[in-house]
Amino acid sequence: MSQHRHPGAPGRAGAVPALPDLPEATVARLPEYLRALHALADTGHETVSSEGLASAAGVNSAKLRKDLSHLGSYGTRGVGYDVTLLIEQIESVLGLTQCRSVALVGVGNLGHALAGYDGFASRGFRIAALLDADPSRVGEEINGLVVRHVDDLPRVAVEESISIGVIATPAPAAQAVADQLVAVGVTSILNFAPCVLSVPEGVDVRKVDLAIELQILSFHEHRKASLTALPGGLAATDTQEAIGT
Amino acid sequence: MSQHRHPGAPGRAGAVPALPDLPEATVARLPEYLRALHALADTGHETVSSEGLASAAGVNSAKLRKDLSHLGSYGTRGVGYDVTLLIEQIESVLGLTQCRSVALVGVGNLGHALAGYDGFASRGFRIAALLDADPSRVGEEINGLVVRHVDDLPRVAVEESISIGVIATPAPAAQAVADQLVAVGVTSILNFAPCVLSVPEGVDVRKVDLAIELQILSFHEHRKASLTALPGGLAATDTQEAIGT
DNA sequence: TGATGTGAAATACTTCACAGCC
DNA sequence: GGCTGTGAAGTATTTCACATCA
Repeated sequence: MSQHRHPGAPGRAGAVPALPDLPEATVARLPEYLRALHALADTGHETVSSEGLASAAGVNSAKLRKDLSHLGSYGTRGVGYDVTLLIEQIESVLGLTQCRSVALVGVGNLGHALAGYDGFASRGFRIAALLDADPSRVGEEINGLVVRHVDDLPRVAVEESISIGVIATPAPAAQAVADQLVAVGVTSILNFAPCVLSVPEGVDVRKVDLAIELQILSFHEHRKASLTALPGGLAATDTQEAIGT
Repeated sequence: MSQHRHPGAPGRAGAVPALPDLPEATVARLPEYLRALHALADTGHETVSSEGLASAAGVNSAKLRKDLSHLGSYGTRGVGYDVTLLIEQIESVLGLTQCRSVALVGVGNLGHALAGYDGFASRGFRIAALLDADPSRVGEEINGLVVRHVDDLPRVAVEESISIGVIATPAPAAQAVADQLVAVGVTSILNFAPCVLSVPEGVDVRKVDLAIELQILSFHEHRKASLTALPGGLAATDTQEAIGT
């Protein structure tokens, strides 16, 4: 899934938390575990078994245990995991103990929706700035934030100590915006524009493309249709899938 | 990435296109190739090498060739791939030769944005119905479509021959909506609500959770910060990553 | 006893490297 | 000569199955 591979944290034996070198696939699932754990905590659960948490997160329990074992996480044999403790562990590994500031570039249709999405704030992200290249949009107030011109980025980045950039512009503008983000020191970008971004080493880009998701569903739909059309075909044997990343 | 595995199309030797049994990872990349191919076609390219297409799609060329070889696709050695032909092949495999109708449930913040997103129409999907459970939203017109009550789903599904359901409701409502979609025969669901859906076998669910993407970026950001903080640490060696699906 | 943590096996995916064809 | 298609090698991930421990 990813061309990622981080070298293990070198030397310094014994000191500090020591950032375990997690498999990408595990990292991609931790947020889901976290969400499930918060839901459990909200309903008064103090401990949970790997089986219970796994089903709440939509994975199988062996995978969950293996994932958590990478954190060096302590469950209690015969009992399960302490919900509060596990939340703290995962948040610490994901770097969510500090609130991260996000700059959102492009306040069109999708940008508006993202600016108003409360799922960010509730998970420790603060949309700290809205930017757009279109002068007619600059000055507009959305959700208590005033849209600024994208050329203000250098100032904004410093003022708000931006940690993550989100690109919600049309595809043709996306690369230029990415370049601007990189220029002001942003090293993590979430890209909603349907195009490939080229960025220097050390910058992480994740891409979300809504149309791609539909096309993947279309493939399975297409296949199911042709299978059931076959006379001898047994019924489809699919089970739920999720986006892995 | 997926608990998916389809049995190979049985018997019927010799007949029809014969749906090759593609690896999930390949399926997830085909839409990206398709996008890149359309861009190439728009700029007048008639053929493209695996190297050229790969870089336009953000993957390496060996992976691209392997992926295309699964389609049984014909490139020409020494030349490359015929752009138009390859577009047709991929569209046919993904089942995009017919326009698919989408029902979007939940017209809050995100739902509004999705309803207005033109990336769907341009890739062969038609938002055929908008639904919401909130009576105060029913009747509202968005982008030329009137919002209907979610209880109208059975009628709507038949009238518009809905092929894919998109859930953009708050998490607590999502499971009920999924059940309603399944009840009217929808077998492909794209879920934007931050929760796990349980659905019967044969129904495909893909999930997009914007907060999860940010949390994954947060992890890498966190790690980069602690690596550069270490005195002896070599510079980070990341390269771009993308969502796999 | 009952659930975690984990080697080892199985599977999936990626990359290499080159034969084969245009 | 250049580029595709692909076996084989290498990696990553998932799953199994059970030793281990509260």
